[in-house]
Amino acid sequence: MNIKEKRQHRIVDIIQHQRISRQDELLEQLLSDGFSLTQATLSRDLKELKVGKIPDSQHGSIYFVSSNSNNNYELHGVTSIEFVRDMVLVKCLSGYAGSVAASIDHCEIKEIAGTIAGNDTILIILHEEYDFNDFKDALSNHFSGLEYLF
Amino acid sequence: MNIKEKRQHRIVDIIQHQRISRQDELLEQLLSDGFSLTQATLSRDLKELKVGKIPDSQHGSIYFVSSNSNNNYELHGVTSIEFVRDMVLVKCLSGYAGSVAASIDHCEIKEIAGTIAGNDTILIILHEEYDFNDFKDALSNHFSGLEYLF
DNA sequence: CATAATAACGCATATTTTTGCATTCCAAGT
DNA sequence: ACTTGGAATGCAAAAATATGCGTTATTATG
Repeated sequence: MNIKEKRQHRIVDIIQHQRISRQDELLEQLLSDGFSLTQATLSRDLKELKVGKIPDSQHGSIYFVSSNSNNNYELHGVTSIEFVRDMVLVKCLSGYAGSVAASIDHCEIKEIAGTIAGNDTILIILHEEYDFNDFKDALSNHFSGLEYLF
Repeated sequence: MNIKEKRQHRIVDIIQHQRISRQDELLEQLLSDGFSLTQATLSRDLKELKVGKIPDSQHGSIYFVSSNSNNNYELHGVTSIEFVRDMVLVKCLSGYAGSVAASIDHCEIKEIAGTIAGNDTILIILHEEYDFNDFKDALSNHFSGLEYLF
């Protein structure tokens, strides 16, 4: 594990255990942990890690690591993705539709109005106002290995 | 519903349906919707609404409304909360411990190391390094009507 | 009503975070 | 070891957000 990875692990660790409200606080701890970096690098790390910030009534606004922040999960069992009007048809291996749909639902992608899963097919209804490309981007954002399906 | 409430409802609505990355974008929409406000007020609204911001690979960083952002839910079924060393004992109506514990778990409060629920009692183990007051604050933050129990 | 108390807000500024650009680091290939 | 290309970083400046303070609006109270 290289320096950058160690640093980012430590960042996640700190954020998960303390209420940090400014990058400088975090920076201070990292420096005293022996890491050598500036606030600019920290800012970039937080972005890579998809660390978010949310208001907290006691501490101004605090950083947090989303449960599905950095998951470049594979979406196992998908065999094809096809676009039909404002719908998306996802074909899966037999029996996989349910779990795949659950994974997709969990992402709370804005473009999705709803999903219906059968045994091996999922029907995803998109909101009208959206572009398919936004949806594709969002999905690729959450799962890796989908490129060849589009 | 007064002006402020309407405005805040609209803010949540916009954020839930679009990927907004700067307060100015949001402000522009609100203004064209007929609301009259400045960025300063918007900033305060977002804080009140506990609207968070999280990095997005396509759009820099975008606002979101957390599922448990502004829920001043009541925590039904709790009859008392008692602190014992680094533990918290929550007494509930018979049968309520499970659902209350689930609600608490859902908050992902940092001070909580783990919870165990029986039929009418929940045992919450806190991490050593934390102050009870931080825990209380966090809990009051998520649920309303707990004051009289402390 | 008049008045007091509180909440909402704008302005200007401070604080915090992000980013363009130049530089340095590091690994791969020769 | 030398070269090279991309990643990582720092610096300084820009951008975005938060906030202190004074003012205005709103609500409560006598």
